[in-house]
Amino acid sequence: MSVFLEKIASRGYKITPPRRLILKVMEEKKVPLTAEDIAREIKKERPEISLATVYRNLNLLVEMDLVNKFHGGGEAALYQLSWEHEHYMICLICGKVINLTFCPLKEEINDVALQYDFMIKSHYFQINGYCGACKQKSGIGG
Amino acid sequence: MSVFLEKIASRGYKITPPRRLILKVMEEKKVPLTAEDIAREIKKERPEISLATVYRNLNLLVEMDLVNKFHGGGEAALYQLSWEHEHYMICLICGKVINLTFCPLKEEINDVALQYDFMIKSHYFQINGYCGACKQKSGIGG
DNA sequence: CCTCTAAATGATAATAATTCCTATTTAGAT
DNA sequence: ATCTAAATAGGAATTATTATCATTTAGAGG
Ligand SMILES: [Mn+2]
Ligand SMILES: [Mn+2]
Ligand SMILES: [Zn+2]
Ligand SMILES: [Zn+2]
Repeated sequence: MSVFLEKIASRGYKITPPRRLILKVMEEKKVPLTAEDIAREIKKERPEISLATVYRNLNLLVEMDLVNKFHGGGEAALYQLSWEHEHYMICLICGKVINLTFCPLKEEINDVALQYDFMIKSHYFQINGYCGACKQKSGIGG
Repeated sequence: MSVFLEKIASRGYKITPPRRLILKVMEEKKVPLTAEDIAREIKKERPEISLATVYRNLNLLVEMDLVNKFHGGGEAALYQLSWEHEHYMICLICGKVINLTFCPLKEEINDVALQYDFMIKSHYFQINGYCGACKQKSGIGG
């Protein structure tokens, strides 16, 4: 059983077909997906699963910190498994996501935290811009 | 005339009462605001200005890179003037904000952007944690 | 295995955020 | 002062997300 399903079970939540499928889809596609993306994919196997169930479960997964929720170019939120501490660059036009292989937060921040007696619990970083393809299409100077 | 209005004019856009007021509100309140926040404030002086106009102009300002758009905890997008390129640490309990005197984004990011032919347009950064006072009150290990 | 029940779901209504539409107004160029 | 493209007001439409509620079901306990 996947580590995600185990965590769900260990917290007393039930392992249901929608939950299995949502996690399967997110594991297979590695990129951030909207709730609709996930619902569309799931419906290929189980058309009766409703979008509301996808939203409900994504919210649960976010609350359990198993999934990260953030916004790219579009209006709909993006969801991605939080295997690890990750950061992205996001194209404001096509929504393409480039995962960073390192944390772009300067270590210097720890000095400031110490100085103010501030305990850093989490950080969120979002880098917006234009991917190569969209730059060309829209004639933005590169 | 404010630097924002000048930029608007220099690009051939007209300087209108809604545009003046939107910028005035954003300059006065320094914190990120939703479109509704801005509309509500503006309506105190000019009740006839419509929410749609606020959205239209915020989109224009974002496109012109004069305003940053991002999402916080809630559903609605947040908007903030981008002239003061600033970052904060925010206490999750009392909301205290500590301004950083430097940008905590590693310069290394530029190498990655170059590598992927990605043009960085803006970045949003939030550091959450507990301030000294709240740490003590709630007995969180420091 | 059965039974039972709280948890979860599906279908759909409701809400909230944002964009679209169109008749009317207006900023600013001439 | 005149003119016109740009901008606006007001409201409808569209999306994203959440709420409601009748029905189903996962999994605990016998
Ligand atoms: Mn990081
Ligand atoms: Mn910065
Ligand atoms: Zn792109
Ligand atoms: Zn605090």
